[in-house]
Parts: sequence; C-alpha cells; structure tokens
Amino acid sequence: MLNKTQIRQVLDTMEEMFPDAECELVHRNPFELLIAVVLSAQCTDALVNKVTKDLFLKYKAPEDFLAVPIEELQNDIRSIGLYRNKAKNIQKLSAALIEKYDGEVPHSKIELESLAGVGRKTANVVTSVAFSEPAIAVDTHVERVSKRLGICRWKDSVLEVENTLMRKVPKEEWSETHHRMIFFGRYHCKAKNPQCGICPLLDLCREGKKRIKKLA
DNA sequence: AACTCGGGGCA
DNA sequence: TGCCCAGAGTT
Repeated sequence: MLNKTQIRQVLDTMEEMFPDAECELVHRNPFELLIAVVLSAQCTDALVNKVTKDLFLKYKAPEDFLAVPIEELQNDIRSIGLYRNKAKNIQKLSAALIEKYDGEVPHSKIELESLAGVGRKTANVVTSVAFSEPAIAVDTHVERVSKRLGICRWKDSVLEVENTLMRKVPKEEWSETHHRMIFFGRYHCKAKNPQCGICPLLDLCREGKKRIKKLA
C-alpha cells in the first residue's frame, strides 16, 4: 500500500501529465449539471456535451422536461444511449424537484441519491462541482487506477476505495484528484492497454512492474 | 454479484 | 464487426 508521501508523488505526476484535467461541466448551473451527469452514465463526456448543447436551449427548468411527451424527450436524447431509462428518470426527477424541493436542486447527498437516476457517483459529482463540497466520486477509472497503483487493496469495494482516498488525500484536493485520476485512467492507464512502458509512475506502481516483468 | 439498458467511438 | 463506455435499478 502506498503511503501519503508516495500518493503525493502520484498526484503531482498526474498533474504534470494532464495539466488541463478539469470537468467541462463546472460552468453549468446546478440543474443543468444534474441533468448532464445523469445523462452521462455509460457514455463519453464528449457525447454528453454534444447532446446537451441543444438540449438546454429547449429545456431550461424541471417544468420544461415535464411539458413534453416522453417520446419527444427520448428522441431528443436518443444519440446518447440508454435513452429510454434516462428520459423516464429525468421526468421523475424533475417532478420530484418541483414537489419536494421547490424546483431547486437539493444540496445533500442523501436527498440527491433519492432522485431517480441519481446514484452515489452522480450525487458526489453534483455536490462537489455545483456546491463545492469536497467529494471523490469513484468510477471505474478511479477504482482501476487506485488498485493498480496500490493506493488501495485489490479486493476493496467501491466504498472502501472512496474511504481510503478520502483518508490519504487532503480534503481540498479531493475534487482535483478525482479528475486527474479519471484522465490518467482514460488516456493512459487504460483497462485494456495500459501504457506501462512509457509511464512516469512505473517505479511506484505495483501492477505496472509486475506487468513489465511478465512481458520481458 | 450479475444482468440490462443502448447508440457512438474506436480498433 | 466486436468490444467498451466519467452508471443506476432490479433480481
């Protein structure tokens, strides 16, 4: 297991590799952010950005999503995949916002997770990005990278990975850490073809060294 | 813990 | 073509 000093090195190196690692969603208001993140499940953020660009010209508030038949909403988000579930969730979620939260996006993770289509990761991202409450949303990239590097154990659950990261990373860096690890995982420490041969973190990486030895 | 939804992107 | 994706809900 990596100690705090080693994790410090890891994060600094990731920042050098991906200096621009930041979420484009930062510039949205809380409602648009929530919708965008719900839509982003199992598809790339590039695609989400493309779709939401037009989407938010038409739908600006929860009422707007309820004003159309579900087939129309489905069609508007069709290219994003999983669109039937997502359209249904967005209408349910919009109704809940109006009924329970006066049309506003709630701030607490518990309330957010009670909304249709919003799970732990989405709630983390929204509280972190929209309300500046520190959080580390553990997705597949963060989990894989943490396990390969030895920041946590292989068999750790998502929740354990999250707790370990929160314990070992200073709170004010949780949000950046999340984005750095995602970029690192997506473009470098890939699930299928990790770039261990050219990885500046190889010396620190348990799995990477194993992998290199195996290839040799 | 495993399965499903699903079109787009990439090899 | 086939495989995977910045997930959540259900069984």
